[in-house]
Amino acid sequence: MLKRNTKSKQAVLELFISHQYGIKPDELIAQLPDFDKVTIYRILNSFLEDGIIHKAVSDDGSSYYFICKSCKEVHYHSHYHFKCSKCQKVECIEKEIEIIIPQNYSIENTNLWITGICEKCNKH
Amino acid sequence: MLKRNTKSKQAVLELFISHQYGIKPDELIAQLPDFDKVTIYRILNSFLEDGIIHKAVSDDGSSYYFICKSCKEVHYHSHYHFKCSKCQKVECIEKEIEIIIPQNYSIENTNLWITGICEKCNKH
DNA sequence: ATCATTAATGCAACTAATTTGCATTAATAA
DNA sequence: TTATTAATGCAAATTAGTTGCATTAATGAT
Repeated sequence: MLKRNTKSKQAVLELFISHQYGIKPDELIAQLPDFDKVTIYRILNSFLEDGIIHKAVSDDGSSYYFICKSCKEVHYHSHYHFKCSKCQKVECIEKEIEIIIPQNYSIENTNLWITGICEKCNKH
Repeated sequence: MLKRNTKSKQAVLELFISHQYGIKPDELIAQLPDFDKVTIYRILNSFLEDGIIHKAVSDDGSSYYFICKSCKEVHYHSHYHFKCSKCQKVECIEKEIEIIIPQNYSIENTNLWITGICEKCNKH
C-alpha cells in the first residue's frame, strides 16, 4: 500500500508516465541512480499491489512492468504484450484475445506474449 | 545436439514421457537425485535444441518444460499453456489461439499462459 | 572384446534477479 | 515541531541458471 508520497515513488511514477513501453527493473535502476535497487523493487511491488502498474513475464523470462491504462479495478488482463525482435521495444496492446478453452475449464487470468516485428520496424 | 545416449538423458526423457504435465527444473532435480542439477539443466538445453521438448515461462516467472507432441519440425507455438490455480498442474493445450494484431505488425512467436481452474478441479 | 577419442558428468564457483534484516532517515498527523 | 512509523540504503541472503575444469564413460575403430 502506498502510504507516503516520496521522491523515489514520484520518480518511478514519472518514468512510467513518460515511457510508453514496458520497463524492466534494471532499466529503472539504471535511470534512477539516486535510489537503491532495493527501493526500486519495493516501489514496483507496492505499485503492483495498488494496481498502478501491472507485470508480465516475457517468453525469455525477463520481467516487464507497464503502467495501467485500462486495467481499472478489475485486474483481468484481456490485453497482451508485444516484443519487437528488431528494436526490442515492448508494448502493451489493448486488444482482446480470443481463446478457445477446453470444456469445463475456466479462466482466471491470461498472459499472452507475442514476439515479432512492430509497425515501425516493418517499414524499413 | 544429443550425441550420446546416457543414463541421465534416458531418465529425463522417461520422466517427460510418463508425466503428462509441464515440469519445472527443480521438480526434475528433486526426482532425479542421482544426477547433478547442472547435468539436468544441460540435458534440458540439449533437448530444447533437438526439438524434443519446448519451454514456456509462466506468468509468475517460473520455467516449465513440455515434451513436444505436435511441435514437429516447425517450432512455431500455436498452442498455449494452462495452469490450474487449484491443483497447480500445468498442461500444454493443443488449441489454436486467435490473435488480432495491429496493422503492419507481424508475428514470429507467441507465448500464451492461462491461469484458471481445470476440468477435474471444476468438478468438485 | 579393448582401446582411444571425446562427449557428458560432477563439483565448485560464478552470475543475475530479487528478497530480507536491520539500523537510519524522512513524511505525515497530531 | 515533535512523535510515529513508513520508507530507505546497505549488506547479505536467496533462487535460478551458467561456466570452467578435471574426471568419467559412451561409442566407433581395431
